[in-house]
Amino acid sequence: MKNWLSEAPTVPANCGECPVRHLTVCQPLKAERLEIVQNFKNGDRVLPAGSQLYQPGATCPELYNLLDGWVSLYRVLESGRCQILGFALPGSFLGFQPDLHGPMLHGAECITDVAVCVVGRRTFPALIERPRGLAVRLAQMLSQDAIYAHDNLTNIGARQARARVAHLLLELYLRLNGGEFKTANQEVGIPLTQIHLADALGLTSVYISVTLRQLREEGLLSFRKRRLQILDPVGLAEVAEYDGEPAVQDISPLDRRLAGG
Amino acid sequence: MKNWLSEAPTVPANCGECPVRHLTVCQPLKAERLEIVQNFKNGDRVLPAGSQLYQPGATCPELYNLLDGWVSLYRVLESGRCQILGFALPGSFLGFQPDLHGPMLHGAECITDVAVCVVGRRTFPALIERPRGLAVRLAQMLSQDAIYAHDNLTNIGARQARARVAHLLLELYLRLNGGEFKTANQEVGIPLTQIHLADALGLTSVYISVTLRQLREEGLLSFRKRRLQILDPVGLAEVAEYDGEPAVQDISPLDRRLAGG
DNA sequence: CGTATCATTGACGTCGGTCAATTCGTGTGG
DNA sequence: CCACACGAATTGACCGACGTCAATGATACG
Repeated sequence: MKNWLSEAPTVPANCGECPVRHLTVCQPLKAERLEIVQNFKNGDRVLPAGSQLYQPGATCPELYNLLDGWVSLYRVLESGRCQILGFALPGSFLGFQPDLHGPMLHGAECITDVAVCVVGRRTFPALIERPRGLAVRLAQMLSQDAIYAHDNLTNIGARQARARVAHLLLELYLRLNGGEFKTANQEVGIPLTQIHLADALGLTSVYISVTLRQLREEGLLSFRKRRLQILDPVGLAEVAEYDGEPAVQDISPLDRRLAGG
Repeated sequence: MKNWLSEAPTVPANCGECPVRHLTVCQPLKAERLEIVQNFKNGDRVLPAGSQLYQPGATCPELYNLLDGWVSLYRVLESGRCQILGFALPGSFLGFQPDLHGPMLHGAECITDVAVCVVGRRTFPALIERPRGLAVRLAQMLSQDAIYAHDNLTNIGARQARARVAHLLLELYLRLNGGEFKTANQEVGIPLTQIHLADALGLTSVYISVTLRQLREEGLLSFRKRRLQILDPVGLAEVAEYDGEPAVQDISPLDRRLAGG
């Protein structure tokens, strides 16, 4: 697993040059206050595809802003089965957990070559209390993480395989495009193998294969050679049981049971 | 669905009397600073079992500290299928999301009679920036929410039905007992129907029924009439593929694939 | 005592897993 | 430039876990 359709990731000279600042936890900081976090930084780091940012069960002395590349967050059961919890894209803040200095509850593996901005764990509490708005921004991002997890949970728990695959690819497409469809049939690069999809969706890679073939034969999407093409957005959203903005529920789960739905 | 083995929930006279203060978002506040949040409070509220704290897709003008009772967080697909995202216990902070004033991305239904402490959404940003440590505590709790979601995700995505049921009940038992086993065969009240379990685990209620019978016949646990009894903690943890503290992984998901595991 | 909900059980069907063989694609070394 | 190696993807045969449907029982509340 090598480079991802691009040269090696590069790192910014300083926080002012950070290419993903508006996506990161630093977002609320005005330019002149950036040097506060700059002083807390332990520099940047580049990791090759396939390497581990941190491992489940081990302690990790740092926290990371993902600057470039894709990272998978995962857990492994004793049975050997691997569950991918989600995919982190540039701007993600990685490694925070309630017990800040305890062993990591999940692992982080670089899917592509990756660049991260490093912050020491020991100094982090001092940093987070300093600039106004930083802690709230962190809360906002963690809340978004929980929502992504809820999306995945709903996807795995409540949808059939076809819908799961369709939904995940649609969601990734939208995340990469800022939530909108660009030109029709536009291709977008997604550096995942069918094994990644399987581990993320609670399926096997062979069933991913047949499902992708079905979706392709139905003219909904094409995902080959790590390039995704949405051929029929409307049809795909239907198959995916996608609810962009959930409609107001005038009927509760309890009532639905009572109604005999 | 009525009362939960106890009289109606009561609310504290003031924050100093709050029975779950050490579990809530207010935890870091010293007693003398509690009046800051007290002044932001919109009072308390009691809701009957079966009612909705807020509904998916609707706006909600408040945030809630859960003081007493059980709440289920859920989503509903157009297909009608309901996915329970998790169960909130006293101390949980409910309703926060990245778009603070946007429509709720999930619903919250009272499983039992419930008491909540209410905070207005409009005034919340001012509150959260005020007392030192409050925003960080919020981040900590949201991070814990993400971890619970990851637990459920792993449970649904990577375990068989038997293990899923065992794992969920074991986890609830431990949450209620502060993470430890008390006296052997102790009973604990869990106000969930088999339908709740099914919606939380991505299974059907009839399969929950047969699975519970199996687990009972194997002498692992008993869950009848909303009372759970752990009969064989060790055996149950085994069936549940439970990893309390995950072991350090000396082998990455990538390596495992390469090793042909 | 009547009714609504929850729980249980059995027969049957299917979605998705397992196993195994083959092909494809890409990077490596001669 | 070609041969090789190795992981990723594809395909088919078979099977089992779990869902669906339907009927019956057990509880609790009015």
